[in-house]
Amino acid sequence: MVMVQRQQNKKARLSARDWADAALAAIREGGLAAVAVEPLAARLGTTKGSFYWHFGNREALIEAALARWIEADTEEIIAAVETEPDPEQRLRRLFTKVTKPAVADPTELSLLASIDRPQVAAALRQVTERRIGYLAGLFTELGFAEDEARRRGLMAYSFYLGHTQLGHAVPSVLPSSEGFLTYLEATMDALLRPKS
Amino acid sequence: MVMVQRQQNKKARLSARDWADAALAAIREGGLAAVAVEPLAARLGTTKGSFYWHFGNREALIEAALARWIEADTEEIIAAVETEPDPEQRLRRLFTKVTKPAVADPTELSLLASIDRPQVAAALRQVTERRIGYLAGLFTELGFAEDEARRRGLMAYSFYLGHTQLGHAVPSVLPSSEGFLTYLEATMDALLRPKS
DNA sequence: GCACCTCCATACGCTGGCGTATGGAAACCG
DNA sequence: CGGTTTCCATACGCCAGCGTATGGAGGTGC
Repeated sequence: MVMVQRQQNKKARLSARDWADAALAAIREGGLAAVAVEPLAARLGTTKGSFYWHFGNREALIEAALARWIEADTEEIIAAVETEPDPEQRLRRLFTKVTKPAVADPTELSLLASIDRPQVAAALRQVTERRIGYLAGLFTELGFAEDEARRRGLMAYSFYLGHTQLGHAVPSVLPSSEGFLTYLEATMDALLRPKS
Repeated sequence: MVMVQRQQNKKARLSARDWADAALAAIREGGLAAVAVEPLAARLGTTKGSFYWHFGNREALIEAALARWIEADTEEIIAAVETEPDPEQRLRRLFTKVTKPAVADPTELSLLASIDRPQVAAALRQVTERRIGYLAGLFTELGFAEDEARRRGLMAYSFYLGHTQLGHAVPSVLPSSEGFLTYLEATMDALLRPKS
């Protein structure tokens, strides 16, 4: 009864990693709920048979996708910014580098909606602590005392998160691209100005 | 074949509003995906029969829940704060009043994950513009020029959003309750200090 | 060139949720 | 107190997605 398979000229065998990438893309586009085996299989031009060969079940796929996200989405950025010697310039570069893509990438927000899953909570915790820690370190380098540096790091990161959230929810309220630099500058000023 | 119904001593007939409230609660707890007719019916101690009498379908229920959210979650707060005459105090009271409950209520974040639905997008747009507009007005009252007031309103609201997002994702990074007031004060200072 | 191992296609059963149909209970109204 | 209207319970069909079973195609080694 089995028909001729692989009528496609693309015969490409798939790896577990291919599935994980596809799952990550699905999260980005439709949230965790979009990580569904059969739709992904269709999109990859294959069938569930392939999936259940590489993974035990859907949970394992989610786990793999999260692992790839953690690896790709924080360390690379920090490393790229570390080339700048002056800490104040580093902070500015970090924000200019990071604000726009984040607005275009709903992955983190999608994950946030599934924070009840322990795997997701762990992933978010890891990247969040890393980022805030890095920011706090920057403010320390800039001469702020420990506590104050931590506070400012938190402010900065909260601002970043809120900004990207706005970018997704109601982008029209954000400054237009001409006004955007002014806006970012004003924010940096507020964050960097010494205590009164 | 129909068995004795309403074996419960609670015979309570339900209204459309009861269903909408239940749906809103479901959104808060499990996101839009949790707005499912049969589970809600079970939770209300009734059956789908009731639901499909009050609503045409699931979409209509979601719409009703959103309407209730909009009404209850922005105007009331603003009205409550408006009693304070001094704008700077008003801003501080607004933030102290609003930061903690928001951290405990994932509704807005849950909705954000379903921004692709036009009804959700419209609801979020409405409350967001209202809030930012109100904040910008505050900064205008405080003597900032139009553009600067708008920028500061945005900063303030972004900070607020980011803060509540952190509260959900990784609450442990937020200042402990003793340090919290200091943190809030430092943030207010940063937002209120005049341009250099 | 055959035996084996990798990878995948298909079919199947199962669950959960949507929407419909229909009849029956409870309240209301005269 | 009988008829009507309002509200709900049950049963039904349907669909999407998960996980399983099974066998078959293609590459690989010898």
